[in-house]
Amino acid sequence: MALDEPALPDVASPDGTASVWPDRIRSMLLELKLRDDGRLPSERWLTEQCNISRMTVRKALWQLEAEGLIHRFDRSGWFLSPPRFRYAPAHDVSFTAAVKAQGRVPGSVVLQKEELPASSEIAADLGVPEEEPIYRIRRLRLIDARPAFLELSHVVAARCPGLLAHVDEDVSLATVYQRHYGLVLKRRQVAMHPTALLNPHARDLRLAPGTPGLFLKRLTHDDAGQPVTFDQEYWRHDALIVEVTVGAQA
Amino acid sequence: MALDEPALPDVASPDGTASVWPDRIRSMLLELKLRDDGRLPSERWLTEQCNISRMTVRKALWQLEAEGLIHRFDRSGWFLSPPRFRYAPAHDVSFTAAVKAQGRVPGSVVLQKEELPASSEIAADLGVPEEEPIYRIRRLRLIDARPAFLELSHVVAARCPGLLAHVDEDVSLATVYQRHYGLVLKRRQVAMHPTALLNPHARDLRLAPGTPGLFLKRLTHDDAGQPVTFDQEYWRHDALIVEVTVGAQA
DNA sequence: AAGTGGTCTAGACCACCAC
DNA sequence: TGGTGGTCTAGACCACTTG
Repeated sequence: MALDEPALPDVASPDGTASVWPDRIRSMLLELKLRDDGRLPSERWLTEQCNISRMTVRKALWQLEAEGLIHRFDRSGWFLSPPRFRYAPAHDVSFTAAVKAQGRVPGSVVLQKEELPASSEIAADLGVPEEEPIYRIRRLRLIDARPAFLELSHVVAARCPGLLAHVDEDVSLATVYQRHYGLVLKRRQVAMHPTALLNPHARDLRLAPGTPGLFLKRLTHDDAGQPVTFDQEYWRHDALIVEVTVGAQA
Repeated sequence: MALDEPALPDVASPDGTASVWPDRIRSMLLELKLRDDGRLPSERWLTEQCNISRMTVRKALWQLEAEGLIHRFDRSGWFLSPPRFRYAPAHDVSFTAAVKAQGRVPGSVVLQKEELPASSEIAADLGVPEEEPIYRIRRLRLIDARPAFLELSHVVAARCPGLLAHVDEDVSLATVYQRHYGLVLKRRQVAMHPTALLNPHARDLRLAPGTPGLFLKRLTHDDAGQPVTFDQEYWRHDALIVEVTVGAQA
């Protein structure tokens, strides 16, 4: 696509005064032969090719980022985005297993693990008394080596004493619950909403602060209906499709 | 909060090189006495108060918009955002009823209604033969007079012949299904993902093209398990919290 | 009619990343 | 170390909204 052309769009904007450049750059990217890692040409290169200013390029890239077509590692560069992971948070009890089932490679990095008394908010969400001993585990979760979301788990310590000793890189908590404590997990409640990802979460996900994201929280209990864990997840907005199937809980 | 100060932030940025202005402006807004309609002061006023350039103000406002704190009507101005609507798409069968149940005022504007044969995609999603007669209804849905999402419904015509005659402003489709056709609806499958809202949807929602949104699609059947409608919804990202409860389907 | 947000320019400096 | 993206400036013009 030749874009050595005038700075002003030479076709009428299809929608009133809206900018044409996101569409133009989207077309360029799809026609361009990108490197294997999907890295885009630099913003300054696009600036020159399209004969527009850098802010205009960046605004267009932000829109393509919001669409989910491209993403960036903060201060590192822009890349074409991989397909979204199909996530059934009310059903899937193991992220690790669900990722593998879709032919992709899950990863986990433990950022923090500690025991502490439940705050009033967490106690209320879990349905346990305030000050109840809780294990708090903060993990970065990856799909094909790309950070996908940040998970903050609050586990009722009484249900799985000594859990923290089992928590390590690339260990599936669901497996630990089952093998070491005989717990069969079931989801109870999930709530989520789109929001911006701010620091410190953005930093851990290698995102620019303010990037769109999806915040999800979830209560999990065992097959006797007793609460086990209350999790908060901060997802990249472009990493997932959330699926909910009513009735058929396979 | 006095901000007649140097252009450069006078406190260290709490996180490396990230901008301080979103936090600054967030504080200002919460301390300011805003008009009853929640309208923010103009971008140029913020520019002068903070002694920064307009692009810096706008970038900060975009982040607060992504957080869900403020929103705008395209080309009209910035406003504080109302609370999110709690939405249970796998459970609620009537948007109208759910909004009222939360003490708010639902609205519907019919943008288009027509009968047409099912495309292959829609037929596959609905589980009916290609070319099957379909009613397609395009509605803008409002909460307290604010556009919340755009709904594109594909209804199997054979299940409710003459439906279009009943479709009108502020009519609940769920009620029509029940009263006129004796259909008791149940959700079957829901899938959603964050994405950008582009034209023409953005225009109908009075959003700037590229604003973050949530795309949701959903299959609904009757109590005999027969497909009735396949809906696609384009939500403002800041209008909802999605809730999923497993087990208790009241 | 005045003021608003939307778009865009043509530069600048910085910290950090990749080669 | 050269090039990258992140931040920011100080303007401009336009179409539309608001009072």
